[in-house]
Amino acid sequence: MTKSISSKSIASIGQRSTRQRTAVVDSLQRNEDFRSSQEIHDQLRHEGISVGLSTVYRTLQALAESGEVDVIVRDDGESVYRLCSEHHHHHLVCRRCRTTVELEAPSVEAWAHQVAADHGFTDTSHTIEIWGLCPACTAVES
Amino acid sequence: MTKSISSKSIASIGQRSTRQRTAVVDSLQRNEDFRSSQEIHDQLRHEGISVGLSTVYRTLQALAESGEVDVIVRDDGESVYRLCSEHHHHHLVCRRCRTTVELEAPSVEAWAHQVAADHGFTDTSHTIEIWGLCPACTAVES
DNA sequence: CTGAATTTGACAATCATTGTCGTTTAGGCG
DNA sequence: CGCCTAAACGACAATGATTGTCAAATTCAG
Repeated sequence: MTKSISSKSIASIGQRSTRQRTAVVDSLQRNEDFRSSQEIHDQLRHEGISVGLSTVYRTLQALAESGEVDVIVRDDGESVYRLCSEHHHHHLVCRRCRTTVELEAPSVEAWAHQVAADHGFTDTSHTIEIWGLCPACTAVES
Repeated sequence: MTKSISSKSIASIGQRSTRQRTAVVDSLQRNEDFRSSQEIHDQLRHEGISVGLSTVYRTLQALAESGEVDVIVRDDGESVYRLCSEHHHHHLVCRRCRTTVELEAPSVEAWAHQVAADHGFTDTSHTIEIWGLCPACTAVES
């Protein structure tokens, strides 16, 4: 199954399957949390897999555009990525350790569309992120 | 009243009231929509008011920290600011012309806190932004 | 008015991201 | 198989927002 997700992901972002794209997708699959392009690049380096930084950026952007991965723009402006399931959802993220919980909120989805429509807005989308300290980090904060 | 908001805002971000801080706050008051530091800097320049770019950044950050202004990090990572009313709220923003509607959503607020609490998260906050095309821009998009 | 502490601003530095462009590679075809 | 060509790569430069630095200017209490 791992392999199938991999190939599906790669297939959706271009016509060719390359060593580099495979490596990036594999890296994403091994991580549950959000990672930046640079972090993924570093991880691959440490594993002895040489992939250009530009390529990591391009691959992640392509994956994001095709909807294969989630993107969150952090407060500091850095974009972080993570493989996601197919359905639309949001996140509860620990601002300290990055632990992430995927949330579904049909009622909030509906609210967002409704509010936008009420104001005459079209072609709407939304971003909803909840930040906090996860149980573990709450304990650590002495 | 305008003046009182001004002085209150300035008072809350440091001990001294300066020409530069006043200019930045005035600029914010004259705009309904979100502006980046650079845009505000440009606006002041065109009005013949000379304020260093660093100062604009510092002032806006201070205002944001003290809660006097709203900050949104756009998709491209640029931070944009706008004076906000006292209560917590969210935004419906036109992704083309930046027209902004302030939203209140007590039920969504409650949902966010509840969900976070359900997962054991503490010290929670959230960002909710709805993007779309406002009526005017919907019409323009030929 | 005066002096110390705050604030400013010109400029350099940082850092994520994007652009460039010559080189490499995937993969269809003969 | 090799060949060929478009797709993809990657080293590097360039961009652009933001942050750091530090001497000079300013604020304001006394």
